Amino acid sequence: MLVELPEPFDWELSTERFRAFGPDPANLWVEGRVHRVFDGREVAIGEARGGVEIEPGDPALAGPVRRFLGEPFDLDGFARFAVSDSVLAGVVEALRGLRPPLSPDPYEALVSSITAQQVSLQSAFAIRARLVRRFGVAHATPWAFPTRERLAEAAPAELRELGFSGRKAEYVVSLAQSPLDLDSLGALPDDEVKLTLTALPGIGEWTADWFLARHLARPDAWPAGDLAVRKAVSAFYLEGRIGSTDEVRAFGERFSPFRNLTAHYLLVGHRVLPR
DNA sequence: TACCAGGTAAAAA
DNA sequence: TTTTTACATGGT
Repeated sequence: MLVELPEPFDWELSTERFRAFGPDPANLWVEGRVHRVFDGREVAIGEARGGVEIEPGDPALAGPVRRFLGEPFDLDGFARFAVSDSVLAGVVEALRGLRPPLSPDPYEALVSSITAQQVSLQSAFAIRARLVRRFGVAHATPWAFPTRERLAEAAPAELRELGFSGRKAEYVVSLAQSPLDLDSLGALPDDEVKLTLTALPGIGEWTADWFLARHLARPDAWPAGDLAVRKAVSAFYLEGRIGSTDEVRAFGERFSPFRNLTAHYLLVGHRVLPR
C-alpha cells in the first residue's frame, strides 16, 4: 500500500540514519526496507514514487508511518527560509528531500538519548541494540523497543552488563518507574517540556532538546550543547574552530524559526557532503 | 596508555 | 548565578 508523503522526500537520505551507525534492531534495515514495530504491529517500509510502500497495507498505519518519516516538517518553508543564507542554502539544495526521522515513542526517545550521552554514536547504537535484544520483544524481522513496564522492573545491574554506565542504568530504570505521563508532554510549549524533563534524574538540557527535536518535531528546537551540532555549525560557519555551547546557542538565533531542520541538515551535511 | 565520544550532577567560585 | 570538576564505559 502506498503511503503518500509531501514532496520533496528523498528515501535514501531520510533513512541514512538507520544505516550510518550500525544495525538498529528496532528500526531494522533489510534489503532496502526499514522494518519497525508500531504499537505491537510489525511493518516493512520501502521506497515508492510519491511516498513509501508499506506492508501490511493497513490504512491505520499510514499516520504513524508518515510521522516516523518526518512528515510534520515544513521543507518548503525551510527551503524558502534558507535562500537568505548562502551556506545553508547550499546544504539544503544538496540534501533536498531529507526529512529527519521521528522517534515514535517518548520513552524510547529518552532512553535512546540517555544511551548516547557522552559516548560515540557508534557505541550508543551498539549498546541500544543489546538493550533491545535483551528486554525488547522479538517480531518476525525487527524487535519492538523494550516497554517502559519491562524496564521499570529491570535491575540496573542488568543494564550495566549491556554497556550502560552505572549511573545511566539508574537513569533508564528510574525514568521507567517515574509517574510522569510522557505522552502528555506534547501538549506543553517547548520551555515547559524542557523544565519538566530536566527535573528528572539523568535528563539535562541536551536530552530535552533532542526530545523536542526528534520526538515532538518542534520546529525551533536547537540542541546547542550537542557536540556534533557544535562541530557541524563550526565547520560551516566558524572556520572550523569548535564553538562553545553558549556560542552555538547564540549563533542559532539566526536560524529561527527553523532551527530544528537547520540542525539536522548541518549534521547530515557535515557527515555526508564532500568538503 | 591516554584520550575522546551527539552530557549530567554536584561542588566550588 | 556561573564555572569547574568528577564521573563510567567502549573504541581507537
